[in-house]
Amino acid sequence: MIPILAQSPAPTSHRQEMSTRCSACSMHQICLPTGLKEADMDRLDQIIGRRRKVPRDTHLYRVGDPFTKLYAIRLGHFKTHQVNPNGDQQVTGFQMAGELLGMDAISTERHHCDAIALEDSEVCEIPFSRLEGLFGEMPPLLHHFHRMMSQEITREQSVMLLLGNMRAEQRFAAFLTNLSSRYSVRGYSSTSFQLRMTREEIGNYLGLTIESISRLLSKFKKRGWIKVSNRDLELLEPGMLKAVAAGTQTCA
Amino acid sequence: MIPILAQSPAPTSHRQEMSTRCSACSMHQICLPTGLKEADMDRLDQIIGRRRKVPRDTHLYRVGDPFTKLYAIRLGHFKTHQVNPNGDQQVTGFQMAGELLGMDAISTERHHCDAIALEDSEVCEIPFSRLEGLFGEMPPLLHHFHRMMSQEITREQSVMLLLGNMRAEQRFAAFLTNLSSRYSVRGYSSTSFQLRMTREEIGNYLGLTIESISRLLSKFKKRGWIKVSNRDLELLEPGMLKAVAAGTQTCA
DNA sequence: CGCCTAATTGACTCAAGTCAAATTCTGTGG
DNA sequence: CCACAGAATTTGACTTGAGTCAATTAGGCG
Repeated sequence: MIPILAQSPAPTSHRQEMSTRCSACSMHQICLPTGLKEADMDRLDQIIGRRRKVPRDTHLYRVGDPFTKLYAIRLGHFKTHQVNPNGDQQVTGFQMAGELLGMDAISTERHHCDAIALEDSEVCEIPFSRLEGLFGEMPPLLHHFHRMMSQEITREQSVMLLLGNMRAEQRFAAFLTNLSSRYSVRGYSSTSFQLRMTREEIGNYLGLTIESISRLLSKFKKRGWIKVSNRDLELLEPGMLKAVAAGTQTCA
Repeated sequence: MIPILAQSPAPTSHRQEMSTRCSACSMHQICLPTGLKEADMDRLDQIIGRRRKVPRDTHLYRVGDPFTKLYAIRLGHFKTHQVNPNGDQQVTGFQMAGELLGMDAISTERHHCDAIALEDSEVCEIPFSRLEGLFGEMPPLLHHFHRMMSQEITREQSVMLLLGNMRAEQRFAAFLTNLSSRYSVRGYSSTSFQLRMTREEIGNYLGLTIESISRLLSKFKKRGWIKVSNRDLELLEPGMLKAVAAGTQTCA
């Protein structure tokens, strides 16, 4: 299953095919530190176990699964959700290409949430102990990893702000604005994209019901701020949405 | 300001006084990895800049401050809160001795929240770049650090679950239960402790108003589950509180 | 003792939830 | 290509849990 997992480095000529090398990945600017040396890139390629396809609606991992690997999303979208003892669940995030999954499992060596592909996706499996092994010799890689964990902490804090303080309309505007900027960073349109998740998943993430999401979509549409057709979304007034998210504008 | 910051290791006889060494700190079991060698402990002591006292109601850092250090709480309690552009704030956590503050600032090298002492407190300042320098040579320390960051991610995810899914009564029960278990880990009573924060801060953290917190306290008191007198709290029925938090029990 | 802030309690309101029904999509098989 | 079943979404009518506003009460401290 695992291709070239050289304990001793494989000769250059035998290394993995172009399409699966970090240096050839369109996401390496987000996923990896800038200015990593060619040789270091190769060493990284060597510890990456394999590229795994994850079909739509399939689990990448589940609560309680033992943790051994992190996953870098090469392609596609995921959601993560927590399940409480009582059985009800909370979507804790939507992840897209270039983002890292599984960091919450490091502390207990068990996954704390389920990760599910929202569409046919592909991830790189990164055995964590081997990655930690590299850190000692590649400080920029370590620093980048810390930045990614830190970023996840920051992201979650802003969700806490959203869930704890904002009204429905603000939450949803913040959600759209957030997606917009993430697509923009990835070189996609910031004003026109597809929602990869159902209304129900959005609602769950934002602490609202599916009906509320539906009503908000209608309201924003009526105001002329967005154009919606099923999962296709166009932001006609991104500035307004930002203002609503910031709380400096309402839509009454 | 900075005491012994030996570039070359200081001779053993000159090292910091006992009371400020990691090995002598009552929190080192929580703060540091278990089984760190004596020599490694010494090297750690040498990079710790100083122990700083933080008087009650005083900022340890503010949003936007440049990030250079992490802070390990030696003594006391803190709260962190986010402030959104509009000015309203969300308490994102209450931290106690042995916990680490500032990890959210690594990604941008600026703090993303305010950290404020809830009582007269004391922290160890840990220059982050020096800490990263040690990681290469002390893998267990690195691993422990990753566990602490990961734990913070997990903690925030459960707050998301709380804010997104739970009713007021569940949230508050979960909050009390959480404090209880954290005191327990630190060797304090799990059923009798002081609330170091105001009702208002609790409410803000839980996405509720001060009035709701007050009503919940009264309700739990009437049920005979707790005893309250100002900030002093006693959990008479921790099992009930856990059940309410889990959603398997209501208090109607 | 008296001032100021924190907390409690009650009465009323409202934003978002619940329930229900209608409509639109999606995918599958004939 | 069309019909149809099941799922997802939208919309409306009504309910409710928690918020708001206001008035007390209790504590902390100079």
